Amino acid sequence: MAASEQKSPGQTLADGAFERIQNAIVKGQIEPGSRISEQYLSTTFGIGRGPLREAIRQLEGRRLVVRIPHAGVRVVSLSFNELIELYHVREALEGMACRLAAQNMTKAEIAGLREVLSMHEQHSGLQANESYYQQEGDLDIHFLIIQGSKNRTLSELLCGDLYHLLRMYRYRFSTTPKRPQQAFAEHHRIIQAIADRDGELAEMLMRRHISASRRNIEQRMQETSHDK
Amino acid sequence: MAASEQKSPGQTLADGAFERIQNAIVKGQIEPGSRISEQYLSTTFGIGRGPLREAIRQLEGRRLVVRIPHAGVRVVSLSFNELIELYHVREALEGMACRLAAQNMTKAEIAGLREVLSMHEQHSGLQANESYYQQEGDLDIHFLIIQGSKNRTLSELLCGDLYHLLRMYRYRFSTTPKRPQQAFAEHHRIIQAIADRDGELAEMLMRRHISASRRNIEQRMQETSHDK
DNA sequence: CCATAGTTGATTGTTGACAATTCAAGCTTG
DNA sequence: CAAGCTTGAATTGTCAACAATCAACTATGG
Repeated sequence: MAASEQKSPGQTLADGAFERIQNAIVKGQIEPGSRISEQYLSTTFGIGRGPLREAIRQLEGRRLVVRIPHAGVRVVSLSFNELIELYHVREALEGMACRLAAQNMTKAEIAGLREVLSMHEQHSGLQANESYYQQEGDLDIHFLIIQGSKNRTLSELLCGDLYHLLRMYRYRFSTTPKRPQQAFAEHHRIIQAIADRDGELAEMLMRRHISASRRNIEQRMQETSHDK
Repeated sequence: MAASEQKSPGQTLADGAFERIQNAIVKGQIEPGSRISEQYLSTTFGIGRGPLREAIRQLEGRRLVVRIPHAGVRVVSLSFNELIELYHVREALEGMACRLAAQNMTKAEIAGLREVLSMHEQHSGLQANESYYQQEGDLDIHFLIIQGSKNRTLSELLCGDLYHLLRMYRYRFSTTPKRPQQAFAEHHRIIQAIADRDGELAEMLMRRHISASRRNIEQRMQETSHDK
């Protein structure tokens, strides 16, 4: 297995282009709001315009790019308003996921959840405010809970669509400020509620967790106040 | 304005094809799970394969069709499990929408909501169990509330993506059995909560409303029990 | 008679050239 | 000098032919 032969393990050129462009977008390698011409992509990736156009259409279906009929496509750029809106959606969806997880996770999965949490706790002890790692850890826990809901529709929506948009922002104003312990405590309580099979409480705690995260951003926003 | 010149008011052939195929899918004109060949679509709509492939890719991005790389595309077919999953998602999302609507709807919009409700109440008085009309009316009210949330991300997700999938099922085993008054009462209470600006209650009532609808389907399902 | 291998047929994926539309610069004109 | 129009270049949209892949069918050997 030659590891790094570009990154199109898919099967068709259009599929490969789709994945590559999606990656470039969510990782911030392409500036949000910037125009991407077919010719640029064609020369960059070295594939014809046909498959490229198909990949772009697929990205459009996923709302990662916006196309204006004869004027080209632009990478979607979320206003802060839309970012806040996304957090409301996340709050509702992950709350539900958490409730279902409390019902449906196996004991083994819950144990795994606890393991990941304590592992991150160790790391946090060592690196204190190193919020970068914490960021990933946060995602890990959320992903595990979402998967634990056993609701494929829900987890595909959350992990497949919404988180791509969120990741765009994570890479932009990198990571939240410095509230690591607080998130840990919240995660701990959420997991406890899941272990107790208390779906109602688990949902409520998860919603507060995300809601707090949202308010944190809102506040941080009006501090720095780049109103644009 | 010549009204009915087919139905591609869009701007490009691929866009028109996208809309037409989407409509055909959600209205059940194309059997769920059936294969759709490019050639068939090409001859049916009278456009080349290029735009068609782009439209298909867009539908794939929206999860309305499933493509297997060299074997063709199939219209997505929801198992009953997935239908139930969808209702859970809807419960979470519309609950949130309802909460936000209680915060953000204007008095005029709330008045409009009441008007639509009473209008449907009249119709119901005349046609009793005519659940067909009621079905549409139900959608109307839900749409108005979702729009009232003033959360564009949320309403696009709900109206644009989720409801397309639900509509597929609405057309299949057409309409729920015969619980018209009950839904009216629930709608009435929900609107009252919104008028009172009680977001928490409004969310709770909406969640129960959808949850009841879900249980109704679940029960109706195991009655008829076509297990497949 | 069954299983396997080869071949044929059809469908999808890709490429390149051509047509239509938009945007911007330059020119003409009041 | 400013405003409007025209023209031109670049980009996007569309089409038609070509290549590659997969599935079914047939024939052949055990």
